[in-house]
Amino acid sequence: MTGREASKPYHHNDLRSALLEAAVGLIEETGADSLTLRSVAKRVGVSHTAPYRHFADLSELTAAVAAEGFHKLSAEFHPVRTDADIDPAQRLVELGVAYVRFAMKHPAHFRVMFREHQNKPDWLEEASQNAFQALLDTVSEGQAAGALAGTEAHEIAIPAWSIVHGLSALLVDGPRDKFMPEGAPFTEAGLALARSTVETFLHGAAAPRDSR
Amino acid sequence: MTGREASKPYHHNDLRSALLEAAVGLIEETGADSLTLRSVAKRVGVSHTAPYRHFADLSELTAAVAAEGFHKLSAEFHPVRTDADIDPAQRLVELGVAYVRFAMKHPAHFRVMFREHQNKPDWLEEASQNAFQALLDTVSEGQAAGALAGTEAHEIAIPAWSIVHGLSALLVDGPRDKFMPEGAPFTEAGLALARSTVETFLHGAAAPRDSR
DNA sequence: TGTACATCAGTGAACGCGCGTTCACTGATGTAC
DNA sequence: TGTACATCAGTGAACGCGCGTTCACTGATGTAC
Repeated sequence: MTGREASKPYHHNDLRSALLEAAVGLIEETGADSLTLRSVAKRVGVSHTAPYRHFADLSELTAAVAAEGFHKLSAEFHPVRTDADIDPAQRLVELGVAYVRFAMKHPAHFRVMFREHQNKPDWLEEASQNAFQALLDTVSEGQAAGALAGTEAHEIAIPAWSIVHGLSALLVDGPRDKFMPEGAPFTEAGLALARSTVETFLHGAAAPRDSR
Repeated sequence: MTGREASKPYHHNDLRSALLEAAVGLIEETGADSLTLRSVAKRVGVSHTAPYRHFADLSELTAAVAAEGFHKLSAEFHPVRTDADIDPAQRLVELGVAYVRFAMKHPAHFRVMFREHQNKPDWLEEASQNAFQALLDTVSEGQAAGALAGTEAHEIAIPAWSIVHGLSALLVDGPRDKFMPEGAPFTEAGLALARSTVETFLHGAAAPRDSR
Protein backbone atom coordinates (compact mmCIF):
# COMPACT_ATOMS: atom_id res chain seq x y z
CA MET A 1 0.00 0.00 0.00
CA THR A 2 2.61 2.55 1.00
CA GLY A 3 3.99 3.85 -2.26
CA ARG A 4 5.63 6.92 -0.73
CA GLU A 5 9.07 7.87 -2.01
CA ALA A 6 10.23 10.10 0.84
CA SER A 7 13.26 9.43 3.01
CA LYS A 8 14.26 5.98 1.81
CA PRO A 9 11.95 3.41 3.27
CA TYR A 10 13.60 0.53 4.99
CA HIS A 11 11.82 -1.99 2.83
CA HIS A 12 12.33 -1.56 -0.87
CA ASN A 13 9.32 -3.69 -1.79
CA ASP A 14 10.58 -4.55 -5.23
CA LEU A 15 14.28 -4.99 -4.77
CA ARG A 16 14.47 -8.04 -6.97
CA SER A 17 13.22 -6.16 -10.02
CA ALA A 18 15.37 -3.17 -9.18
CA LEU A 19 18.47 -5.37 -9.02
CA LEU A 20 17.70 -6.91 -12.39
CA GLU A 21 17.20 -3.49 -13.92
CA ALA A 22 20.42 -2.18 -12.44
CA ALA A 23 22.33 -5.21 -13.70
CA VAL A 24 21.01 -4.64 -17.21
CA GLY A 25 22.06 -1.00 -17.08
CA LEU A 26 25.55 -1.85 -15.88
CA ILE A 27 26.01 -4.53 -18.53
CA GLU A 28 24.98 -2.06 -21.23
CA GLU A 29 27.38 0.56 -19.96
CA THR A 30 30.46 -1.39 -18.97
CA GLY A 31 29.99 -4.93 -20.27
CA ALA A 32 29.06 -8.17 -18.62
CA ASP A 33 32.60 -8.96 -17.51
CA SER A 34 32.86 -6.25 -14.91
CA LEU A 35 29.47 -6.93 -13.34
CA THR A 36 29.66 -7.58 -9.58
CA LEU A 37 27.03 -8.06 -6.94
CA ARG A 38 28.39 -5.07 -5.04
CA SER A 39 28.19 -2.77 -8.06
CA VAL A 40 24.58 -3.79 -8.64
CA ALA A 41 23.69 -3.14 -5.00
CA LYS A 42 25.45 0.20 -5.11
CA ARG A 43 23.52 1.35 -8.17
CA VAL A 44 20.23 0.51 -6.51
CA GLY A 45 21.35 2.36 -3.39
CA VAL A 46 21.12 -0.57 -1.07
CA SER A 47 23.64 -2.27 1.19
CA HIS A 48 25.92 -4.72 -0.56
CA THR A 49 24.52 -7.69 1.29
CA ALA A 50 20.90 -6.97 0.47
CA PRO A 51 21.00 -8.83 -2.89
CA TYR A 52 21.63 -12.09 -1.03
CA ARG A 53 17.98 -12.00 0.05
CA HIS A 54 17.01 -12.48 -3.61
CA PHE A 55 19.90 -14.19 -5.39
CA ALA A 56 22.28 -16.83 -4.13
CA ASP A 57 25.16 -15.26 -6.03
CA LEU A 58 26.09 -13.32 -9.14
CA SER A 59 25.58 -16.27 -11.48
CA GLU A 60 21.98 -16.60 -10.34
CA LEU A 61 21.44 -12.91 -11.03
CA THR A 62 22.85 -13.13 -14.56
CA ALA A 63 20.85 -16.30 -15.16
CA ALA A 64 17.74 -14.34 -14.19
CA VAL A 65 18.68 -11.59 -16.66
CA ALA A 66 19.17 -14.23 -19.34
CA ALA A 67 15.78 -15.82 -18.62
CA GLU A 68 14.15 -12.39 -18.74
CA GLY A 69 15.80 -11.97 -22.13
CA PHE A 70 14.33 -15.19 -23.48
CA HIS A 71 10.91 -14.08 -22.29
CA LYS A 72 11.31 -10.73 -24.02
CA LEU A 73 12.41 -12.55 -27.16
CA SER A 74 9.32 -14.75 -27.05
CA ALA A 75 7.22 -11.62 -26.58
CA GLU A 76 8.84 -10.09 -29.67
CA PHE A 77 8.01 -13.27 -31.59
CA HIS A 78 4.42 -13.39 -30.42
CA PRO A 79 2.71 -10.94 -32.82
CA VAL A 80 4.48 -12.57 -35.76
CA ARG A 81 3.41 -16.03 -34.65
CA THR A 82 -0.23 -15.04 -34.23
CA ASP A 83 -0.75 -12.89 -37.33
CA ALA A 84 -3.04 -14.99 -39.53
CA ASP A 85 -2.71 -12.67 -42.52
CA ILE A 86 0.90 -13.46 -43.15
CA ASP A 87 2.35 -15.76 -45.77
CA PRO A 88 4.23 -18.80 -44.34
CA ALA A 89 7.59 -17.95 -45.91
CA GLN A 90 7.27 -14.28 -45.07
CA ARG A 91 6.51 -15.27 -41.49
CA LEU A 92 10.00 -16.72 -41.19
CA VAL A 93 11.39 -13.44 -42.49
CA GLU A 94 9.41 -11.45 -39.94
CA LEU A 95 10.48 -13.79 -37.16
CA GLY A 96 14.09 -13.19 -38.11
CA VAL A 97 13.61 -9.45 -38.16
CA ALA A 98 11.98 -9.71 -34.73
CA TYR A 99 15.06 -11.55 -33.46
CA VAL A 100 17.40 -8.79 -34.58
CA ARG A 101 15.04 -6.11 -33.29
CA PHE A 102 15.07 -7.79 -29.90
CA ALA A 103 18.86 -7.87 -29.83
CA MET A 104 19.10 -4.19 -30.69
CA LYS A 105 16.46 -3.21 -28.13
CA HIS A 106 17.99 -5.33 -25.37
CA PRO A 107 21.72 -5.66 -26.01
CA ALA A 108 22.55 -6.45 -22.40
CA HIS A 109 20.07 -9.29 -22.23
CA PHE A 110 21.29 -10.58 -25.57
CA ARG A 111 24.92 -10.66 -24.44
CA VAL A 112 24.10 -12.60 -21.31
CA MET A 113 21.72 -15.08 -22.93
CA PHE A 114 24.44 -16.85 -24.88
CA ARG A 115 27.09 -17.27 -22.26
CA GLU A 116 28.00 -20.34 -20.35
CA HIS A 117 25.99 -20.25 -17.14
CA GLN A 118 27.42 -22.34 -14.37
CA ASN A 119 24.64 -24.30 -12.67
CA LYS A 120 22.18 -23.39 -15.41
CA PRO A 121 18.80 -23.45 -13.64
CA ASP A 122 15.78 -25.25 -15.05
CA TRP A 123 13.76 -22.10 -15.56
CA LEU A 124 16.51 -20.69 -17.79
CA GLU A 125 16.70 -23.85 -19.87
CA GLU A 126 12.93 -23.81 -20.21
CA ALA A 127 12.78 -20.16 -21.28
CA SER A 128 15.39 -20.70 -23.97
CA GLN A 129 13.74 -23.88 -25.16
CA ASN A 130 10.42 -22.07 -25.55
CA ALA A 131 11.93 -19.38 -27.75
CA PHE A 132 13.67 -21.96 -29.91
CA GLN A 133 10.44 -23.90 -30.23
CA ALA A 134 8.71 -20.88 -31.77
CA LEU A 135 11.31 -20.91 -34.50
CA LEU A 136 10.96 -24.65 -35.08
CA ASP A 137 7.19 -24.37 -35.31
CA THR A 138 7.34 -21.51 -37.79
CA VAL A 139 9.67 -23.51 -40.00
CA SER A 140 7.54 -26.67 -39.76
CA GLU A 141 4.44 -24.76 -40.73
CA GLY A 142 6.25 -23.20 -43.67
CA GLN A 143 7.44 -26.60 -44.82
CA ALA A 144 3.97 -28.10 -44.43
CA ALA A 145 2.59 -25.27 -46.57
CA GLY A 146 5.20 -25.99 -49.23
CA ALA A 147 6.76 -22.55 -48.86
CA LEU A 148 10.07 -23.63 -47.33
CA ALA A 149 12.58 -26.20 -48.54
CA GLY A 150 13.35 -29.45 -46.75
CA THR A 151 11.28 -31.78 -44.65
CA GLU A 152 13.00 -31.58 -41.28
CA ALA A 153 12.58 -28.33 -39.37
CA HIS A 154 16.23 -28.36 -38.28
CA GLU A 155 17.44 -28.16 -41.88
CA ILE A 156 16.07 -24.64 -42.13
CA ALA A 157 15.88 -23.61 -38.49
CA ILE A 158 19.61 -23.87 -37.84
CA PRO A 159 20.69 -21.76 -40.82
CA ALA A 160 17.90 -19.30 -40.05
CA TRP A 161 18.90 -19.01 -36.42
CA SER A 162 22.54 -18.69 -37.42
CA ILE A 163 21.99 -15.80 -39.78
CA VAL A 164 19.91 -13.67 -37.43
CA HIS A 165 22.05 -14.57 -34.46
CA GLY A 166 25.21 -13.68 -36.36
CA LEU A 167 23.84 -10.36 -37.56
CA SER A 168 22.64 -9.54 -34.05
CA ALA A 169 26.03 -10.38 -32.56
CA LEU A 170 27.83 -8.29 -35.15
CA LEU A 171 25.47 -5.37 -34.56
CA VAL A 172 25.58 -5.55 -30.77
CA ASP A 173 29.22 -6.33 -30.10
CA GLY A 174 31.03 -6.40 -33.36
CA PRO A 175 32.54 -3.99 -35.81
CA ARG A 176 29.44 -2.21 -36.99
CA ASP A 177 31.60 0.47 -38.56
CA LYS A 178 32.52 -2.17 -41.15
CA PHE A 179 29.04 -2.27 -42.62
CA MET A 180 26.91 0.50 -41.15
CA PRO A 181 26.96 4.10 -42.38
CA GLU A 182 28.87 6.03 -39.73
CA GLY A 183 26.24 8.43 -38.43
CA ALA A 184 23.18 6.40 -39.34
CA PRO A 185 20.44 5.98 -36.75
CA PHE A 186 21.28 2.64 -35.26
CA THR A 187 17.96 0.90 -34.92
CA GLU A 188 16.56 2.01 -38.28
CA ALA A 189 19.65 1.11 -40.27
CA GLY A 190 20.00 -2.12 -38.33
CA LEU A 191 16.45 -3.17 -39.03
CA ALA A 192 16.80 -2.42 -42.74
CA LEU A 193 19.92 -4.55 -42.73
CA ALA A 194 18.05 -7.29 -40.89
CA ARG A 195 15.27 -7.39 -43.43
CA SER A 196 17.52 -7.50 -46.46
CA THR A 197 19.75 -10.08 -44.79
CA VAL A 198 16.88 -12.41 -43.99
CA GLU A 199 15.45 -12.00 -47.46
CA THR A 200 18.77 -12.91 -48.99
CA PHE A 201 18.63 -16.00 -46.81
CA LEU A 202 15.16 -16.85 -48.07
CA HIS A 203 15.95 -16.44 -51.75
CA GLY A 204 19.60 -17.46 -51.76
CA ALA A 205 22.85 -15.70 -52.52
CA ALA A 206 23.36 -17.44 -55.84
CA ALA A 207 22.48 -15.43 -58.94
CA PRO A 208 18.98 -16.21 -60.27
CA ARG A 209 18.99 -19.15 -62.75
CA ASP A 210 18.02 -18.80 -66.42
CA SER A 211 14.30 -18.81 -65.59
CA ARG A 212 13.07 -15.19 -65.40
CA MET B 1 72.01 -20.57 -28.28
CA THR B 2 71.44 -22.03 -24.83
CA GLY B 3 68.40 -24.20 -25.24
CA ARG B 4 68.90 -26.16 -22.03
CA GLU B 5 65.82 -26.90 -19.98
CA ALA B 6 67.42 -27.65 -16.65
CA SER B 7 66.83 -25.61 -13.50
CA LYS B 8 64.67 -22.80 -14.89
CA PRO B 9 66.86 -20.30 -16.68
CA TYR B 10 66.53 -16.75 -15.57
CA HIS B 11 65.71 -15.56 -19.05
CA HIS B 12 62.72 -17.21 -20.65
CA ASN B 13 63.68 -16.10 -24.17
CA ASP B 14 60.19 -16.39 -25.55
CA LEU B 15 57.99 -15.15 -22.76
CA ARG B 16 55.75 -13.14 -25.02
CA SER B 17 54.64 -16.20 -26.99
CA ALA B 18 54.35 -18.24 -23.83
CA LEU B 19 52.06 -15.61 -22.29
CA LEU B 20 49.83 -15.58 -25.36
CA GLU B 21 49.61 -19.36 -25.33
CA ALA B 22 48.80 -19.44 -21.63
CA ALA B 23 46.12 -16.80 -22.08
CA VAL B 24 44.49 -18.85 -24.85
CA GLY B 25 44.52 -21.94 -22.65
CA LEU B 26 42.97 -20.12 -19.73
CA ILE B 27 40.27 -18.56 -21.91
CA GLU B 28 39.37 -21.99 -23.28
CA GLU B 29 39.17 -23.49 -19.83
CA THR B 30 37.55 -20.81 -17.73
CA GLY B 31 36.30 -18.14 -20.13
CA ALA B 32 37.58 -14.73 -21.06
CA ASP B 33 35.94 -13.01 -18.11
CA SER B 34 38.14 -14.48 -15.44
CA LEU B 35 41.40 -13.85 -17.27
CA THR B 36 43.90 -11.84 -15.24
CA LEU B 37 47.49 -10.88 -15.81
CA ARG B 38 48.49 -12.69 -12.65
CA SER B 39 46.80 -15.94 -13.65
CA VAL B 40 48.59 -15.86 -17.00
CA ALA B 41 51.96 -15.26 -15.34
CA LYS B 42 51.27 -18.04 -12.86
CA ARG B 43 50.48 -20.56 -15.59
CA VAL B 44 53.73 -19.75 -17.38
CA GLY B 45 55.58 -20.10 -14.08
CA VAL B 46 56.95 -16.62 -14.01
CA SER B 47 56.66 -13.80 -11.50
CA HIS B 48 53.46 -11.82 -11.73
CA THR B 49 55.24 -8.66 -12.81
CA ALA B 50 57.13 -10.26 -15.68
CA PRO B 51 54.28 -9.76 -18.21
CA TYR B 52 54.72 -6.00 -17.90
CA ARG B 53 57.92 -6.34 -19.90
CA HIS B 54 55.78 -7.40 -22.89
CA PHE B 55 52.30 -5.99 -22.43
CA ALA B 56 51.21 -2.70 -20.95
CA ASP B 57 48.17 -4.31 -19.34
CA LEU B 58 45.59 -7.06 -19.73
CA SER B 59 43.73 -5.31 -22.52
CA GLU B 60 46.88 -5.24 -24.63
CA LEU B 61 47.35 -8.95 -24.07
CA THR B 62 43.81 -9.79 -25.13
CA ALA B 63 44.14 -7.47 -28.10
CA ALA B 64 47.23 -9.46 -29.10
CA VAL B 65 45.26 -12.71 -28.81
CA ALA B 66 42.53 -11.18 -30.96
CA ALA B 67 45.00 -10.07 -33.62
CA GLU B 68 46.58 -13.51 -33.62
CA GLY B 69 43.06 -14.87 -34.18
CA PHE B 70 42.49 -12.68 -37.23
CA HIS B 71 45.81 -13.85 -38.65
CA LYS B 72 44.84 -17.48 -38.10
CA LEU B 73 41.49 -16.78 -39.78
CA SER B 74 43.23 -15.26 -42.79
CA ALA B 75 45.49 -18.32 -42.90
CA GLU B 76 42.41 -20.57 -42.92
CA PHE B 77 41.01 -18.49 -45.78
CA HIS B 78 44.20 -18.59 -47.81
CA PRO B 79 43.98 -22.01 -49.52
CA VAL B 80 40.38 -21.29 -50.50
CA ARG B 81 41.31 -17.91 -51.93
CA THR B 82 44.19 -19.29 -54.00
CA ASP B 83 42.62 -22.49 -55.36
CA ALA B 84 42.14 -21.79 -59.06
CA ASP B 85 40.12 -24.95 -59.68
CA ILE B 86 37.15 -23.83 -57.66
CA ASP B 87 33.89 -22.45 -58.94
CA PRO B 88 33.17 -18.81 -57.88
CA ALA B 89 29.96 -19.60 -56.00
CA GLN B 90 31.44 -22.69 -54.41
CA ARG B 91 34.39 -20.59 -53.28
CA LEU B 92 32.08 -18.54 -51.08
CA VAL B 93 30.77 -21.78 -49.59
CA GLU B 94 34.29 -23.01 -48.84
CA LEU B 95 35.23 -19.67 -47.35
CA GLY B 96 32.26 -19.92 -45.01
CA VAL B 97 33.18 -23.45 -44.00
CA ALA B 98 36.73 -22.24 -43.34
CA TYR B 99 35.32 -19.54 -41.04
CA VAL B 100 33.42 -22.07 -38.95
CA ARG B 101 36.39 -24.46 -38.96
CA PHE B 102 38.57 -21.66 -37.63
CA ALA B 103 36.11 -20.91 -34.82
CA MET B 104 35.96 -24.55 -33.78
CA LYS B 105 39.74 -24.97 -33.89
CA HIS B 106 40.39 -21.75 -31.98
CA PRO B 107 37.41 -21.03 -29.74
CA ALA B 108 39.39 -18.84 -27.35
CA HIS B 109 40.66 -16.60 -30.12
CA PHE B 110 37.18 -16.45 -31.62
CA ARG B 111 35.62 -15.33 -28.34
CA VAL B 112 38.11 -12.54 -27.88
CA MET B 113 38.07 -11.27 -31.46
CA PHE B 114 34.55 -9.91 -31.25
CA ARG B 115 34.66 -8.09 -27.97
CA GLU B 116 34.96 -4.44 -27.34
CA HIS B 117 38.63 -3.70 -26.94
CA GLN B 118 39.39 -0.53 -25.10
CA ASN B 119 42.12 1.40 -26.90
CA LYS B 120 41.90 -0.88 -29.93
CA PRO B 121 45.38 -0.75 -31.41
CA ASP B 122 46.03 -0.15 -35.10
CA TRP B 123 47.52 -3.58 -35.70
CA LEU B 124 44.32 -5.19 -34.44
CA GLU B 125 42.11 -3.04 -36.64
CA GLU B 126 44.35 -3.86 -39.60
CA ALA B 127 44.28 -7.61 -38.97
CA SER B 128 40.49 -7.65 -38.78
CA GLN B 129 40.16 -5.47 -41.86
CA ASN B 130 42.36 -7.85 -43.85
CA ALA B 131 40.20 -10.85 -43.00
CA PHE B 132 37.03 -8.98 -43.90
CA GLN B 133 38.58 -7.87 -47.18
CA ALA B 134 39.11 -11.52 -48.20
CA LEU B 135 35.37 -12.03 -47.87
CA LEU B 136 34.54 -8.88 -49.81
CA ASP B 137 36.92 -9.89 -52.62
CA THR B 138 35.47 -13.39 -52.86
CA VAL B 139 31.97 -11.95 -53.15
CA SER B 140 33.00 -9.36 -55.74
CA GLU B 141 34.66 -12.01 -57.88
CA GLY B 142 31.58 -14.20 -57.64
CA GLN B 143 29.36 -11.31 -58.68
CA ALA B 144 31.67 -10.40 -61.56
CA ALA B 145 31.49 -14.01 -62.75
CA GLY B 146 27.69 -13.88 -62.60
CA ALA B 147 27.53 -16.62 -59.98
CA LEU B 148 26.31 -14.50 -57.09
CA ALA B 149 23.34 -12.17 -56.90
CA GLY B 150 23.58 -8.42 -56.52
CA THR B 151 26.07 -5.85 -57.67
CA GLU B 152 27.46 -4.49 -54.41
CA ALA B 153 29.69 -6.83 -52.44
CA HIS B 154 28.09 -5.77 -49.16
CA GLU B 155 24.69 -7.06 -50.24
CA ILE B 156 26.00 -10.62 -50.08
CA ALA B 157 28.99 -10.24 -47.77
CA ILE B 158 26.97 -9.11 -44.76
CA PRO B 159 24.44 -11.96 -44.88
CA ALA B 160 27.26 -14.42 -45.58
CA TRP B 161 29.32 -13.16 -42.68
CA SER B 162 26.26 -13.18 -40.46
CA ILE B 163 25.38 -16.79 -41.12
CA VAL B 164 28.84 -18.23 -40.54
CA HIS B 165 29.47 -15.95 -37.59
CA GLY B 166 26.16 -16.92 -36.04
CA LEU B 167 26.74 -20.63 -36.51
CA SER B 168 30.25 -20.27 -35.07
CA ALA B 169 28.99 -18.38 -32.05
CA LEU B 170 26.25 -20.94 -31.43
CA LEU B 171 28.74 -23.79 -31.74
CA VAL B 172 31.41 -22.21 -29.57
CA ASP B 173 29.38 -20.62 -26.81
CA GLY B 174 25.78 -21.46 -27.37
CA PRO B 175 23.41 -24.30 -26.75
CA ARG B 176 24.90 -26.91 -29.03
CA ASP B 177 22.79 -29.56 -27.37
CA LYS B 178 19.84 -27.95 -29.15
CA PHE B 179 21.02 -29.02 -32.57
CA MET B 180 23.99 -31.37 -32.28
CA PRO B 181 23.70 -35.09 -31.61
CA GLU B 182 24.72 -35.53 -27.99
CA GLY B 183 27.82 -37.67 -28.26
CA ALA B 184 28.81 -36.72 -31.80
CA PRO B 185 32.44 -35.86 -32.51
CA PHE B 186 32.37 -32.12 -32.26
CA THR B 187 34.49 -30.97 -35.15
CA GLU B 188 33.13 -33.45 -37.70
CA ALA B 189 29.49 -32.84 -36.88
CA GLY B 190 30.13 -29.10 -36.70
CA LEU B 191 31.75 -29.02 -40.11
CA ALA B 192 28.93 -31.01 -41.69
CA LEU B 193 26.54 -28.52 -40.16
CA ALA B 194 28.62 -25.65 -41.49
CA ARG B 195 28.58 -27.00 -45.02
CA SER B 196 24.84 -27.62 -45.15
CA THR B 197 24.16 -24.26 -43.51
CA VAL B 198 26.23 -22.33 -46.03
CA GLU B 199 24.70 -24.23 -48.90
CA THR B 200 21.23 -23.39 -47.66
CA PHE B 201 22.38 -19.79 -47.67
CA LEU B 202 23.59 -20.09 -51.26
CA HIS B 203 20.43 -21.70 -52.61
CA GLY B 204 17.85 -20.14 -50.31
CA ALA B 205 15.46 -21.45 -47.71
CA ALA B 206 12.39 -21.00 -49.88
CA ALA B 207 11.03 -24.11 -51.54
CA PRO B 208 12.20 -24.48 -55.17
CA ARG B 209 9.87 -22.73 -57.61
CA ASP B 210 7.84 -24.51 -60.26
CA SER B 211 10.84 -24.78 -62.60
CA ARG B 212 12.43 -28.22 -62.14
C1' DT C 1 -9.58 -2.57 18.59
C1' DG C 2 -5.28 -3.74 20.95
C1' DT C 3 -1.24 -6.35 22.14
C1' DA C 4 2.41 -9.84 21.67
C1' DC C 5 5.12 -12.19 18.76
C1' DA C 6 7.00 -14.44 14.50
C1' DT C 7 8.87 -13.41 10.18
C1' DC C 8 11.98 -11.63 7.20
C1' DA C 9 14.08 -7.79 4.23
C1' DG C 10 17.79 -4.93 4.68
C1' DT C 11 22.13 -3.23 7.58
C1' DG C 12 26.96 -2.59 8.52
C1' DA C 13 31.20 -4.29 10.52
C1' DA C 14 34.49 -7.65 9.64
C1' DC C 15 37.32 -11.23 7.37
C1' DG C 16 40.41 -13.07 3.97
C1' DC C 17 41.63 -13.03 -0.98
C1' DG C 18 43.29 -12.04 -5.55
C1' DC C 19 43.94 -8.28 -8.22
C1' DG C 20 46.78 -4.27 -10.67
C1' DT C 21 50.56 -1.54 -10.13
C1' DT C 22 55.06 0.55 -8.14
C1' DC C 23 59.66 0.00 -6.98
C1' DA C 24 64.42 -1.03 -6.09
C1' DC C 25 66.74 -5.09 -7.09
C1' DT C 26 69.40 -8.95 -9.49
C1' DG C 27 70.94 -12.05 -12.81
C1' DA C 28 72.17 -12.93 -17.65
C1' DT C 29 73.57 -11.26 -22.14
C1' DG C 30 75.90 -8.59 -25.46
C1' DT C 31 79.29 -5.31 -26.85
C1' DA C 32 83.19 -1.86 -26.79
C1' DC C 33 87.84 -1.72 -26.31
C1' DT D 1 91.30 -13.61 -25.51
C1' DG D 2 90.03 -10.78 -21.52
C1' DT D 3 87.81 -7.16 -18.90
C1' DA D 4 84.52 -3.43 -17.91
C1' DC D 5 80.22 -1.82 -18.53
C1' DA D 6 75.52 -0.97 -20.47
C1' DT D 7 71.26 -3.09 -21.22
C1' DC D 8 67.29 -5.18 -20.02
C1' DA D 9 64.28 -9.39 -18.77
C1' DG D 10 62.62 -11.17 -14.77
C1' DT D 11 62.19 -10.89 -9.30
C1' DG D 12 59.80 -10.26 -5.01
C1' DA D 13 58.21 -7.22 -1.39
C1' DA D 14 54.82 -3.89 -0.74
C1' DC D 15 50.67 -0.96 -1.30
C1' DG D 16 45.83 0.00 -1.66
C1' DC D 17 41.41 -1.65 -3.57
C1' DG D 18 37.13 -3.98 -4.58
C1' DC D 19 35.43 -8.27 -4.22
C1' DG D 20 32.46 -12.36 -2.06
C1' DT D 21 30.84 -13.99 2.03
C1' DT D 22 29.71 -14.42 7.23
C1' DC D 23 27.42 -12.72 11.08
C1' DA D 24 24.75 -10.64 14.69
C1' DC D 25 21.79 -6.95 14.32
C1' DT D 26 17.56 -3.88 13.47
C1' DG D 27 13.54 -2.09 11.54
C1' DA D 28 9.05 -2.96 9.33
C1' DT D 29 5.18 -5.94 8.36
C1' DG D 30 1.73 -9.30 9.13
C1' DT D 31 -0.91 -12.32 11.96
C1' DA D 32 -2.85 -14.89 16.09
C1' DC D 33 -5.58 -14.17 19.81
